[in-house]
Amino acid sequence: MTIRRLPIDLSSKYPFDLNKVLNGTQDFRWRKRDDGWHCGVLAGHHIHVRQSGDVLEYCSRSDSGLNGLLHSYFRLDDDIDAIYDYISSQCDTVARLVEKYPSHRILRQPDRWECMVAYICSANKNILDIRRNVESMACRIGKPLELNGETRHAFPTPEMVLAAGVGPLEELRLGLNRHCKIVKAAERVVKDDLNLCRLAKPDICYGEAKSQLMQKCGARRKVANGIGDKVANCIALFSLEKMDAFPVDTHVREALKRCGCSPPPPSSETAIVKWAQERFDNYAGYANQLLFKGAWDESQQSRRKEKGSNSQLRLEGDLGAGGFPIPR
DNA sequence: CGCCAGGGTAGAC
DNA sequence: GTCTACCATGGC
Repeated sequence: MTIRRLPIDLSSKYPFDLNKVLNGTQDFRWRKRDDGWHCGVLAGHHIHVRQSGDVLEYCSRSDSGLNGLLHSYFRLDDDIDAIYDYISSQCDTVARLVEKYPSHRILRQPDRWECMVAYICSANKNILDIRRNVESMACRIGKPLELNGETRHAFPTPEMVLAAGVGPLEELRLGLNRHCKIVKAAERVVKDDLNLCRLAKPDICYGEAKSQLMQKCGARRKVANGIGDKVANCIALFSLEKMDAFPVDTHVREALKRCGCSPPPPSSETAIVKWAQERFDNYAGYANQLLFKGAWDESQQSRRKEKGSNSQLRLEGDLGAGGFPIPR
């Protein structure tokens, strides 16, 4: 398989670092192998990527190069210097986090439907569980994609999910009635009740995208749609191009509590988002991900302490080849 | 067996 | 609109 090359600019104060970017907390489908290659599935392409200095090397079965897709995915079009300098100037805590995680990035996920489903799954789960859930859905319903002797699966389209019905999803034990919520979401998308592509357009603002995502369909629905404030913000930030989105979860709350510059707790989700958007403007999402990353790392650290030194949670370096979730 | 997980929801003000 | 209590399910 030919290896293709995508040159990247490393002249920034905040240089791109693939190992840091694919840390597995935004897009749940990357696995790092011991030989340094990252294996993932991106918009229906099984891809292997690694970084060699100022070049991204990758291979896939696609005839056309995927330079454009990867460029967009890694948001190489963002002016990261301007963004990080700006949010650093707005908050000391964020400034420290920028220093600590200069290579942190937000990914522009091309499969908006997959992103939505992944975050519907995410409620009340840890990241390992979410990875398992998404992978098992792909294995069960998605199309197999072979590359260099490895097989992964494309994430199933909403049409495929509907065709399969609730049965297969139920067997996957996604928990908390998720199978119903996912089928419900698939119906909304297929009926064009929810048009993710349109929501991603620049003339749709954060607030409108969020409220449409959270919109309940039909008066007396049997199943709630499973998209609340936090999940809607994640979808908006990671795949709908709303860089001012600000997902508020337990980790971000904790980070803001200790930050000192946030509104005094308890604060409502809307109050926090408003505060963040006033402070960080269109880059609230970047500040958010740094706050999340910092607090999440700390929580993992303290957990590691409690359990002793040999934790099996190796998400920092990501899961190795043996760490593939075993879908049932 | 107990604990925890990047919350969602209905119901009350 | 804001806050509260309750809710649920797997995995380790």
